[in-house]
Amino acid sequence: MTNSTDFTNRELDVMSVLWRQGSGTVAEVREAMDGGAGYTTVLKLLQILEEKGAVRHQQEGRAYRYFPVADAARAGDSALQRLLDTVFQGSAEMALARLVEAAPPRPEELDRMRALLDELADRDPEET
Amino acid sequence: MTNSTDFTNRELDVMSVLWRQGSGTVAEVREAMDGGAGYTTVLKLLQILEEKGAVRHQQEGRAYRYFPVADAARAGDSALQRLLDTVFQGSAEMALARLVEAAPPRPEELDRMRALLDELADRDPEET
DNA sequence: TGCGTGGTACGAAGTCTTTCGTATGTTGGT
DNA sequence: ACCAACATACGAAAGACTTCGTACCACGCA
Repeated sequence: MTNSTDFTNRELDVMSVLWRQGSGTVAEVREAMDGGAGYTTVLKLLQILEEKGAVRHQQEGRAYRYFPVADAARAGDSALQRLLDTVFQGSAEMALARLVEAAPPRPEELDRMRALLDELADRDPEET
Repeated sequence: MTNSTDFTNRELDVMSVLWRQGSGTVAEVREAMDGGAGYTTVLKLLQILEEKGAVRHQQEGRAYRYFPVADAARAGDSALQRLLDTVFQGSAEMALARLVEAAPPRPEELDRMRALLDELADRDPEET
């Protein structure tokens, strides 16, 4: 696997900040992580992620600003796939059931989700 | 955390077999895992899981038969929650979009998924 | 020039996961 | 009674993840 979509828990915490905020210096990322980690710890994580090709950096003043290279959607796919395989036994339905329970969507979001499935239903049968 | 819904990767592989098959002896579990792991390795994993309270065993002939105690749905929730928080930025919609792409549901399943959301939509507004 | 401040680099210690070697027990057959 | 076959128990080695101490560097300023 030369794929960069496989993160450890801590790496995921860091990536999450970068995805959410678009970029960050060590201090910024650390801040966003509740400061629960030491400065050099966060730096190290970023260096490891850079080695893996998941982020890149750019000089900014004396510090580095880090940018995500790996994209969230793709990283989500492999984690989701594994979850699906192991706990949901391959059933998207089961996964959806838990998903909406774990994070009940607001009405507008729910509408968009329904639209998404409707569209899929319209499109799918014709691909046979 | 006294919660039993937090598994390591390898533990998840084992639990996955038990969830899928209902129960298993060491040899059976090992079999279902492609035999990629040694016998004692699988045994150890099962012992660890038992210590965590995620499985229990019962004598069967000379061997033990292991049963899952932790349930898949609950285990899925915490993993899903974390995924949602980190990669999907809390958006169930985004998660669903990736989900149906990662594991395109068959038409009947898709229908059931739509029904599930419809029902949720019917119910939800009235809870205000 | 010397010092404080704010930053990165590197290596290694601590901890958790994963794997398996070896010891030991039990059963059935001869 | 003994042996082979098949189980579990235990402990520790190997590896991966996480954290951080310490060294080092550049800048601004008295």
